[in-house]
Amino acid sequence: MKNKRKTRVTRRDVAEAAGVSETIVSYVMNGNRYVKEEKRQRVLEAVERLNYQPNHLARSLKMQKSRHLLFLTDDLRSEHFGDVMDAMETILFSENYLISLSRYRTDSGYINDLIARQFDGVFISSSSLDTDTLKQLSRAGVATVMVQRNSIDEVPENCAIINSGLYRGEKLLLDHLYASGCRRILFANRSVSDQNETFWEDPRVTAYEDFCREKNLEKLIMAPSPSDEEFRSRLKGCLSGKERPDAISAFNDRTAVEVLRITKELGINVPGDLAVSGFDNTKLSEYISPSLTTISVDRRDMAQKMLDTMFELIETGKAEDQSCNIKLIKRESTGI
Amino acid sequence: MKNKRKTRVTRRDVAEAAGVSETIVSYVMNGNRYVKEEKRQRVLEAVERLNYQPNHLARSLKMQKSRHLLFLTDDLRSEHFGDVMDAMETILFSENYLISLSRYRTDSGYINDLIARQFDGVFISSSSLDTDTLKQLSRAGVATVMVQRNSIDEVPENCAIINSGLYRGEKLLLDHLYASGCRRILFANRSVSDQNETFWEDPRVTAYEDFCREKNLEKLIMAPSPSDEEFRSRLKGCLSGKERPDAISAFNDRTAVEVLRITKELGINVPGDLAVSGFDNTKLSEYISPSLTTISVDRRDMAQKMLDTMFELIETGKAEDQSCNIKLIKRESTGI
DNA sequence: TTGAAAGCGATACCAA
DNA sequence: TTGGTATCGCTTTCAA
Repeated sequence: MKNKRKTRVTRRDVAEAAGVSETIVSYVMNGNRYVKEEKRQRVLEAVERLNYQPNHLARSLKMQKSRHLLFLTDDLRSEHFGDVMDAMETILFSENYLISLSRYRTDSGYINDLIARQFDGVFISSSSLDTDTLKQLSRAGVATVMVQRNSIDEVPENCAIINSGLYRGEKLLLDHLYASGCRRILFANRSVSDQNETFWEDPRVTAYEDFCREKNLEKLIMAPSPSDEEFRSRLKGCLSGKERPDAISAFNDRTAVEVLRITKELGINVPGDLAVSGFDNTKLSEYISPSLTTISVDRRDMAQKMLDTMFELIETGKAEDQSCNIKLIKRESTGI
Repeated sequence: MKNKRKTRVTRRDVAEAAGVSETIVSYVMNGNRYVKEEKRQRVLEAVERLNYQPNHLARSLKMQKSRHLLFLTDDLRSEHFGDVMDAMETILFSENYLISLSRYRTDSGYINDLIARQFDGVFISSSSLDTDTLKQLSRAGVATVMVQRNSIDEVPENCAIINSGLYRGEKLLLDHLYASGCRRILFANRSVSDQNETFWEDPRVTAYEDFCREKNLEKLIMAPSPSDEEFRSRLKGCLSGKERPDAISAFNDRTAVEVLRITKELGINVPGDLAVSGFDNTKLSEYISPSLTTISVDRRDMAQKMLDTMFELIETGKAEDQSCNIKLIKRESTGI
């Protein structure tokens, strides 16, 4: 009873209908061989009438090329991801590529499943990416473009990096805070549910540490909290203490917004008593009051670079690493 | 030089390495035939050593089943889409399915390209979905689950609908506004860039019209604006007029936020002089001031229903239509 | 110009 | 229990 796929029209059907050989149909479809005009017309007519579409699976199998990419990320729900995906999709569509997405999982069985799917390339934007995964993909001949890591020990064959500017961005923020007179700057890490992640390698933290060293400031780092509650209570602790910070550089906008909430509860004036900065330039950062100073990554630019790099990798097996355009967005939360 | 795919390990390699026939390898991999324990071990060992993964493309071609779904939507960037995708991905992962995404395009050539990719099923969440597309997919035997439309003239074979509750949601909002004493309620449609869309079929508008008829209220509908600027100027017109509305039910949160901005500019007090409601329960609606009364759709629930329906469609070719859970979220913008 | 035939990498029937 | 073989639908070489 399952007639689901019985309706599928194949090249054979077209050949029959047009009274030509199957090969001719392929030639006409691909336009790579000269076919006598009359036959070509018969084929085209049959294609139209039967609504024939060459089976992409069969073609991919034969060609060893699927025109299918995969985007792996920690957070499918972020504005950032959505914007990048959106920009990529537009380009990919015009290039006849398809893109799938999945949450990144550190599990070698999972990576093998992915390899089995025969993607031409994989994007990975994750803070918990490990070298083994990269090697695994490289060994399987899958082009891999990584985003968001500043550097990696050894970049395998068939692999390239897009530097998303986390390090540079954090530096811009800190410079700005410093220039505004802040000297006790707290770096507030986020609250997290997923304990897989290797936070301390985050370039933002590195940038913060480097900055403190340079300017000879005291390092005030709030470690990642296991829960929102924990985060709130820790932060309240920091802000109620004697020597409280005069600025908080938050891990991202989401975290910064939490900070703002708590300052409101505690009656601390922002930016009067405390400057606050975020990271990501989410919509929220613009609409919240006080509006949030933050770093914006040019997401279209990033998407473009990710794809350029990917295509180059697929073509040639090699590609230069790239860096994304970022911008400091000054708003109310750090004093005009 | 392109050794990209030379590294690919096939069943043949495993068979050779294990000293068995290719068929045996398949039997071991699929566990669907008894194989002498000793051979099985040899095969497993070879699989491990060579890091063999059955080629999913070949398998799909043979099985006429790709375990690959597609999500088509108007807006890849919305919070709603991200959340639904996220929830779906978790379930799909455990079922060994893959999902791709693409912006919905009304172009029969595009749909044909999609059909060529041999998806087992397609989700469509678009306000501009037309019956022809549906027929096309149905004819090709692709299971199709539609979201967001209240109803459609004729639902083809192999197709089901998830009612996202737009109509019910708008009614809840209007009831709430009415109960708060509002009698001149303006429905403010959004500003749009994509002129493809068939706005007037939006269930929110229908709900609004029905409501006005029921309560015998004057219909005040602001048509979709071609640009943000146009939207702002039209709205200012409405709010500066003599008989200005006492409530605005906006198309969605994004639109409502624009409304709030303009009220601020004009010095109109919300909710004192004017009640405002949104739709979607975005993060913004919670954090903005005044916080926004809105409708929340349970996105996990929606994802679950979409998948249940899809799987049933794929299995049996039929599935019941379903409705999503929605909730009225009362916040400051409509008075406490 | 054309078409038969050899794959691409799997599944599963049918004999042995 | 096993393995040869036909098949899934397509691309492309090679000979006619």
